[in-house]
Amino acid sequence: MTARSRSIPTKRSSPGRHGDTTIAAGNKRAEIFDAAVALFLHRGYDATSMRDIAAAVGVMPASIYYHYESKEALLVAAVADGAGLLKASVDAATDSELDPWTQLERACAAHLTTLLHGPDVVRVLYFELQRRREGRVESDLLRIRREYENLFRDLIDALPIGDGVSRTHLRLTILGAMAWSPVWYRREGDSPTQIARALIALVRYGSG
Amino acid sequence: MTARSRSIPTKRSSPGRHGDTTIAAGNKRAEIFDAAVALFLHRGYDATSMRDIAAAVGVMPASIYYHYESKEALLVAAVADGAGLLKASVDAATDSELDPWTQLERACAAHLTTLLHGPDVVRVLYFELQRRREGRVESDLLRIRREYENLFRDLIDALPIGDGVSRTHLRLTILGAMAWSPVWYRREGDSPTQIARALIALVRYGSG
Amino acid sequence: MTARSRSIPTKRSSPGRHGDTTIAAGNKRAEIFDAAVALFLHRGYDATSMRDIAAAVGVMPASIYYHYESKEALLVAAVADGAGLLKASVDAATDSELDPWTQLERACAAHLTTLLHGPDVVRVLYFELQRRREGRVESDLLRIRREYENLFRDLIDALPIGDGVSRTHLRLTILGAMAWSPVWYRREGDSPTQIARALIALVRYGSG
Amino acid sequence: MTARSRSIPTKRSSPGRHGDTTIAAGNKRAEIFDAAVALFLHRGYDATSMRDIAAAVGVMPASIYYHYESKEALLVAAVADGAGLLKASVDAATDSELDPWTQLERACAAHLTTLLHGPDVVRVLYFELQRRREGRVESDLLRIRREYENLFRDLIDALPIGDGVSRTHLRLTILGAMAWSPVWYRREGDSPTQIARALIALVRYGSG
DNA sequence: GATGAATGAGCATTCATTCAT
DNA sequence: CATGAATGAATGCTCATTCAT
Repeated sequence: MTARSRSIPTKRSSPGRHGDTTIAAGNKRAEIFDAAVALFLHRGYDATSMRDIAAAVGVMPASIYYHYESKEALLVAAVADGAGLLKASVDAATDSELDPWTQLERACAAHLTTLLHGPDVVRVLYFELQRRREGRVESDLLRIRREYENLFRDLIDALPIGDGVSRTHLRLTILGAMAWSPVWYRREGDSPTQIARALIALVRYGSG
Repeated sequence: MTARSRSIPTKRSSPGRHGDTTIAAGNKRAEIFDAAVALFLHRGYDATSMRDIAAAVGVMPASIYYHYESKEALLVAAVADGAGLLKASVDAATDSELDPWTQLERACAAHLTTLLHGPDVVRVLYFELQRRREGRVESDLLRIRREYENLFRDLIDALPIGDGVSRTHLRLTILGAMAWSPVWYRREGDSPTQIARALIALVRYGSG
Repeated sequence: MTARSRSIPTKRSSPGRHGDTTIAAGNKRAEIFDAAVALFLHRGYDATSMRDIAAAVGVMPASIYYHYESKEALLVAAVADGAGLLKASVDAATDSELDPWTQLERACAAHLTTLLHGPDVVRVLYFELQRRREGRVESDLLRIRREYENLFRDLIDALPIGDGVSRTHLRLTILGAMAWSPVWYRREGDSPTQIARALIALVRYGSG
Repeated sequence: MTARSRSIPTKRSSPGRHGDTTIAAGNKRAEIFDAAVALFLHRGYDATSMRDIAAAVGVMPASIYYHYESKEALLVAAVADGAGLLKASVDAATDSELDPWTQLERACAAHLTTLLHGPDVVRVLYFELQRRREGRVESDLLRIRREYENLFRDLIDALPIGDGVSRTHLRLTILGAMAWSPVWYRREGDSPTQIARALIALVRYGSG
């Protein structure tokens, strides 16, 4: 609903920036992107047809192909866009912080906020991240997941933790808890930031 | 109606040894089920066609309809079967245990063992659990998830934990970490039981 | 119009031979083949759609795919069928003859008769033989042309001809004259056999 | 309307040197024409898309429509151009010659040289000459073929030939042999002029 | 001159499903 | 039990073409 499509244009250059203030042109491309993302999220990529997307935008199916070269290109664009948003938010949150636990908590808060309150495209990324695909999409998804893995790996490596604790399991737990959150999360409960704080407190201090 | 064929093998085989005593009967039905499950897992439900399943079994597509009413019926059967296996393994592990933390750890170990080392059908359940569907499947999936939620809710409610700790977040973290594990898990690393022990230790004692 | 489809079945075995007397089953497959051939001939392969073929037979487009796996498979079948007919007729004509010139004339007469009065499928072969294609069809067409080339090469090699005469040019001339005949031939004029006789007389004795 | 660009090159190049004196003008039009001709020849008219042509020239598909009214117009232009080249070369060769056989041989040599060594456009004409079309193109092709028929008919009518020889078959043989030559011709073998000489010798003196 | 954007018809093909045999 | 044969709807995509700019 909120976010505009900030994917890197597939064809020429970006016709009309659609970032902050300018809205102008590049309209249809962004509309198509947004509609595709919404449908990918709610029905899944495979269950979404190009006709569905076209109908949602109010154009003929053929028109989509002027803006995106294939259905898979739309998914790749979505995945890249979602990954970009996620990375940007975590990067912004961890910039110059000092205390490792605080830094990790902020990273998690940023991640969860973007994931749970960000635009649909972020969740598309997360859902599609789990299904094995082929070709371009598969490698894109793998790369993105690995980048993410490493990002949190570094943050966790910096943590001063007890001898008997496995950093790998710590990372697995944190990432798993966050990854699963879109499945359980309801807007009425705790905020993403609160969830992050509780999660970090839990794995830091325990509950016993 | 209830799905047969809970054989462990990932690929094909297991002709017979379904249900209780019968060996020969229900052979084709089980083969079809197994093939469907394997394909659902590796390609996803939507990307799997009845032709694919038929070809994997070596029958004509029409023949599947003698055994299963529809493609969705195959998914429902798979989901029910996977949930049954999961529930049975957790039930067996928690049966008469006393210490709440040990009980929870055993439940998690059982859950992870079944999820990570059990038959494909268990993982199908887990992957399909995350995608919104319609009709019969959707309600089945919802019910299964809720049952599971409650199972662990009870185990966690029995835990003697500190005042400042949210049981909800504790549950969310544990379930999330476990749910995400099929995505990261590699057979060469720690065993499901070791993962469960580390997970419980982490959320019980923390790592700081 | 006349000939039935005698192409090698694509799927299982031939359901109901349709050669001489038996007509019985295998009906639709043959109907589809004949319709495709007629359309390929009159409009060209590229300009013929599967919908056209389906409409001509009176089935749904999808039904064609039960009998032939693709449009190209239909072309391959046609090409193979046409080549078979052509080869069979020339083989039958040249069987045990002795005089080389007579033998060549009979081969030409057989070739022209089949080409000009035979079923559509023969002419499909000839027209498609001239257009470069890709994949399976291309290699099939090349092989067929080469077989033909060799067939006439042998017949011409056996000819007792003058020193100054190039067998290559002789072959080129004969094959070219025959290949071009569908373009000019009108049923009201000379018969294929007469054309063959005139052609051989021309290249044997000249006209000067 | 009349087609430009009769440059020899097969691929691209030849910017300028169209028509008579002008160099710069009609550039894009000629480029489009050349690209279309090359594609028509190698893939066939039906299998060539306006996008293909546009991409080959480096313009947008819409731009073609500024220069040519339609795809068919491009074919008509090609056909007319090819016919013009062919006619011009034969006309030039037969101008003031006296001996009928020599005259015919020169006509054939000119025809074959233009057909086999001339620009792509000539061969496009020949290939498309064999496929029945509709509307404008069809009548153009018919007219061209008839003109050609008559040209050689006159040359052959002038020949002093024996009583038992059919002029029709003689013409059919000569035209057929020449028409088929693009299918067999390889640059490494005999030249078009040598082929013409051999062909005429063959039909004049025979080979027996 | 050229093109960005769109169109509507059409493409080959695949889908889950049905049903008489 | 199984299938040969078919279906009708839907699939992703390409087509030649148009037109305002």
